[in-house]
Amino acid sequence: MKKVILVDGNNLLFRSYYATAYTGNIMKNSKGFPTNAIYGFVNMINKIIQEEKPEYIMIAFDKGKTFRHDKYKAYKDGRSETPEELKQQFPVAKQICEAMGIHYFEIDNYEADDIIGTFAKKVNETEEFNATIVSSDKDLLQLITDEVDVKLLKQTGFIRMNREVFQETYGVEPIGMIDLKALMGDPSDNIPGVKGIGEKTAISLLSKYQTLDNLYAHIDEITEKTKEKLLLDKENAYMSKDIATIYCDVPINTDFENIHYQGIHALEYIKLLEELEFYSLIKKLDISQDLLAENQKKEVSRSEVEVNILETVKDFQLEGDYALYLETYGSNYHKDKVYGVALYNEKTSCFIPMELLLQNPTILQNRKEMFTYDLKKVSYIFRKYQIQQANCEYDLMIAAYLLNYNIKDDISYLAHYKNYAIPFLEDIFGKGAKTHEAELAVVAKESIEKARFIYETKQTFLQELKEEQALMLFHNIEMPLVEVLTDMEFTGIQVNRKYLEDMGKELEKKIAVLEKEIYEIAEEEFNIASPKKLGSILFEKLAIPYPKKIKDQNYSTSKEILDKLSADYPIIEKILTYRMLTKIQANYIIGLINEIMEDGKIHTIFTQTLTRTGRLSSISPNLQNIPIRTEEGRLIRKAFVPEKDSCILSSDYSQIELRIFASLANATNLIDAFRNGADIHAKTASDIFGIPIEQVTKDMRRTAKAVNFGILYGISSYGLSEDLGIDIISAKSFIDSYLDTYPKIRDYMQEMIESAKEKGYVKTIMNRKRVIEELNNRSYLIRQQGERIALNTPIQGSSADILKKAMIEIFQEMKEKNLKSKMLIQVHDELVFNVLNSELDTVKEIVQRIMENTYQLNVPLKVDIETGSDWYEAK
DNA sequence: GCAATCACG
DNA sequence: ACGTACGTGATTGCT
Repeated sequence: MKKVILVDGNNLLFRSYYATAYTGNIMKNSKGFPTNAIYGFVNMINKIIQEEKPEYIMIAFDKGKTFRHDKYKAYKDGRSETPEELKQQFPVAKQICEAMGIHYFEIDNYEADDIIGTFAKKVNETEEFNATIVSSDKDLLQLITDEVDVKLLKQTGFIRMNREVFQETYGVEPIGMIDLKALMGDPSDNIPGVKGIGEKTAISLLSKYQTLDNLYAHIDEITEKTKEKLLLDKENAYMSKDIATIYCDVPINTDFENIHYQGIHALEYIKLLEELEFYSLIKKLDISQDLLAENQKKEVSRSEVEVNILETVKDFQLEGDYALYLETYGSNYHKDKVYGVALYNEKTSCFIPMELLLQNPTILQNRKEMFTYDLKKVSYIFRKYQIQQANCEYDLMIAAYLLNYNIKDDISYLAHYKNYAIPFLEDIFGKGAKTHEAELAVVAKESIEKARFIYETKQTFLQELKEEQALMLFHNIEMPLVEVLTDMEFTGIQVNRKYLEDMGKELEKKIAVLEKEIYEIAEEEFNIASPKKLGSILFEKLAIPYPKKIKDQNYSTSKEILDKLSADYPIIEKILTYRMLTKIQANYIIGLINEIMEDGKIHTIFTQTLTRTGRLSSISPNLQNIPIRTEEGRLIRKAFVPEKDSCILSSDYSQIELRIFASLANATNLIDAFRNGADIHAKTASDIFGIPIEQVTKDMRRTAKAVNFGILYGISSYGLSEDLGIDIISAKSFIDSYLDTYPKIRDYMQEMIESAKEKGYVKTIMNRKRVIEELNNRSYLIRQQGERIALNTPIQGSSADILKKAMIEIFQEMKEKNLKSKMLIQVHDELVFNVLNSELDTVKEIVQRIMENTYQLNVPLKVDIETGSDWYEAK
């Protein structure tokens, strides 16, 4: 038997569209053309081919008003209009079908169902074929026969409906579905049926009389009321039957040889995928790289780069500004192997292998300006290997980051946006467990291509930055910050390994004890770290009452839940302690020890182009989340120690986000409080509770503090109630009272949201922009999230702007004054330094002065400075 | 490779 | 009636 697949193309496209469109965030390519439905469509077709391995396949589409409309004006009335963004995707989907080597059919006045029915009929008439229909539409089930089944798509997966399964499910023959609909109607197609007869009655009637005709033939045997209904709506019943019947004689060539599947037309297919920017799908294709390369070359009509791998620097020429791209092998450039650098400008197109560069470390000295992608990486490596670096004031990675591109380490993604076909890193080096080294010749070529991309697009990106009024941010903040971060990463922070190891041993003992105690109470040994197992032990075996609604059949064992129970159940308290200690052990003892390099220091990497708000992040390891909130965790900080004759200095902004908020909102009441140096949470408590500040209790202050934080995040009464462990009504009243007390805050929040909705983005005080797509979402919840983002981003982002500016100025002044002290770590509102004892007063003064004065708000900025013999003591 | 958990501001 | 605070990174278990 030969397998034929009949696909309901309309159905697949609708499904794919609505599968993602409900988020309101419709996937588009860089030209703004919507692609979400096509993406799902292509994936589904691929999956079908993979699962069914068909010899014959076709895809059917609706076309025009159907003949059913002629028979029944109100057919499909009440359906909402097909969204424009979906309509546009149909023609492209059809092109894709052809490119995939799949014949598609659309016949004026017929629906996809009818075309599929016509093919199904043909299958029934032959001996050598059987067919599978693919759709999520149950209407098609009427076509099921011994030779035809339906792959009924569900939200995840599918059900294969054949005659047997159908009968079990519905109790009638598949063909009986039509008569069923004739009686009960179908609201989705606006088919009336017989008024007053629903599913139950319809099924019972048909199980007795099988068909509509037979039913009316025996109409007198039926109970009075039902009979009345049937007679009254007889015409409607037959009309309904008529339009519910899939028409199986569409004038169409059903010769199966026309739909013989012979595989994709690769070039055509890739070309379409490129237009759609489905790069992930291109990568998945199992076709030769040559073909791919040839196609890409043609597509961008860009000449091959000249590849000149230098073997000697004799006669090395490099005139004028140039782009430099440095390739490494691995994901941590502090340790990675370096292949070398590619250089590109109008006159140069070459690659200098690392060995050659090491032998001639001054070769780039006294050259003109260079342009880069990831300047920090270049600077770090040049400094590590003592290679002279030319001046650089343009880094593409940073430029693109400020322009709201999704920046990855791999420049190729960005290049593809701009129609430069550069192979992806994972295609060169593999990914996951399969990473492997690449040949120098391959690396040299792709590196030069990247350098060319940097060089040729510089003006475009600068122009874009100019249009966004982000040149100041680019030139005066982000670019100068690169040098500061390079220096911090390079300096690293001294770590006391012995201390960590000893602490680890202590923890191990405590953990072992707890483990034993937990097993005893549970009367069973199990993996405490497995939330699933833990949930079943706690809430099933031990029958501890679960304090919340159960979500997706899983018990959450989060801290939030367990905290509510810890007072009543010793095992819960032990589990919480166990969790805390194992976390410290895994993340901060083992994790940090693994990151100590040969020099006894930890060198983190600060990612400058990652966050949506402008903050930095820290990886390998993350030094921005070293414990502080619990004493057990905080002890980790004792392992971060100063160098010889030095101490650790920590300086942090006090309430910087709240100050920024007060300043942006021009909330006079709050601003005054800050100016007077008041305890801001106590002051807030006094205001919202309407009592003198002396009468504010600890609890009131705690409440006010939570409200202050909540405001920064775009508060909700539910969120606040969860945070404070109070009911939603009281939480709401706190918020109302806060906003009544500070009406300027309320106004500001409203204006902010309004402006964000109108413009589609928000900006920080230094013009850092964040586009917020969530604001136009059709889902209320996601729009609300967008509003919170709109409120929070200018605050978090402006705070990041200010600290970045301060970092640059501190760095420069310390350099000017030839100080040996070093900035080590930035933690969003805090800077950590290694300060020579002899320089302590000087550094303290510089840091405090600059941090407090680098940016003028309507409120003073206050900085607290502490020093100590380690990071723990500098608190 | 993703979800759950929890560390930080 | 719904589900619910902003921004991150690392580890672990599990499909």
